[in-house]
Amino acid sequence: MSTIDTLQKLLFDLAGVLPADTEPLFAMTTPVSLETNEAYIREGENSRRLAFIEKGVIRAYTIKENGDEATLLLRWEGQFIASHDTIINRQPSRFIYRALEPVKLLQIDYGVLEEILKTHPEYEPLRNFFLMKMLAESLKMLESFVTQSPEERYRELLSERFDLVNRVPDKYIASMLGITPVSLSRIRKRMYTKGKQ
Amino acid sequence: MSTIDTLQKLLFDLAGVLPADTEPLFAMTTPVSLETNEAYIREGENSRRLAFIEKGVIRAYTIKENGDEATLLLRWEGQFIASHDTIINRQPSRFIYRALEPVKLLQIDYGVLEEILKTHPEYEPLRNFFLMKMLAESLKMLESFVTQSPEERYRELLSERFDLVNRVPDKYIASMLGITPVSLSRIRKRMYTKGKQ
DNA sequence: CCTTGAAATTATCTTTTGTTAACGCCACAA
DNA sequence: TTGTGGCGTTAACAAAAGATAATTTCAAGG
Repeated sequence: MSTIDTLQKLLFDLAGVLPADTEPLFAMTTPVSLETNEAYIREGENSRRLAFIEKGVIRAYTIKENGDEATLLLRWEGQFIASHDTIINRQPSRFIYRALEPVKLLQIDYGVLEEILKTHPEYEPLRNFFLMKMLAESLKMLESFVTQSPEERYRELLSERFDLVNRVPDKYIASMLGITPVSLSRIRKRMYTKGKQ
Repeated sequence: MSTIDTLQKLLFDLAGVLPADTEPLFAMTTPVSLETNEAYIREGENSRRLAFIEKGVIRAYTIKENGDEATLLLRWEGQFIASHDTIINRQPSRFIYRALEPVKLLQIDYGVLEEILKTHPEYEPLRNFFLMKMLAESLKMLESFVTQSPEERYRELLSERFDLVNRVPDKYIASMLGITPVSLSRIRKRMYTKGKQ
């Protein structure tokens, strides 16, 4: 199933919009391909990009004051990715979005989407869907930080997203868990030697 | 300015809706008062409550497997509070929402709001506003967990929300920072003795 | 005024993480 | 084949956090 098919089905399920009636929306979307390690959005950029990931993994990260990188989140196929600083706060992006693998996206500018929604309110449920999905995911990650230890967060990530953990270098996983790569390595050792898996 | 005035102004600023045209919306809202320590939403509850806080502080927390509480977030006047498990995921709330002070809310059921939005799409920007605001806040907290140490998160909380820190018992602040009350006490001591404030 | 209980601090000890550096592994290119 | 550089692991030590318990503080109720 193509990306547009997927999104058309989503729009039909959410709002009963027939695929034939989605032309005004998809006419304004652009397919984008990224090579491994290519930046999708750079720090300081003002583009208000919203995209649906067809294939590949994207990492959103920021550069800390001391120069180290901190990974905020990873997104992969079937998910939306959005430059939240520019879309929500209308400020230059403090984050960098970079492909960890070859990536295929279907992209729309958020400003353009807003214009379309003015004349086509029947697409509105799609916006709410992606906002709610991102909110749910953010709150889930936040919950894991206040309820779980780094080791528990890693175990959960392994059980829920084993495929992802195996596709992404450990140092980015560690950073997303809020710890250093050294510490993640120790956690792995504890898990696999003490057999408490 | 009353709560309804505040929200009417917000709706006008966001969408140009005149206060006189907001009656269908506010007719479905209910003022709610909570005493100190009163639960607004209990664990397992299915009500899809969305509220604007006029006065007071509400704490959202969950009970961990070991019986300890973990505070996910605090909300105070001028913010929205929502039972996110029930609204987004349509599952019984895993969180408890409890007043830390006497609280005044203006409440609407999310299902009712959705019905109103079907016939009054002009209110739609209000829903987007609260979703985006909650998303921005969640991402900001998430960012602090991957970029900052507990001490740095506490310092930032002090500088940005000093009033809040002084209104809320330390143990809840600690839990929201992802650490124990003992550890927060040590952080405070480090800060005020080593003078590195 | 005294009692009570919850919250915060302090102390002690254990565990985990951070920091820095060294080492081995491996893909990739010269 | 031989570097080369990035990544993960390991080591050694310092710093911070967790667990538990004792102590202090303080506000509320009797």
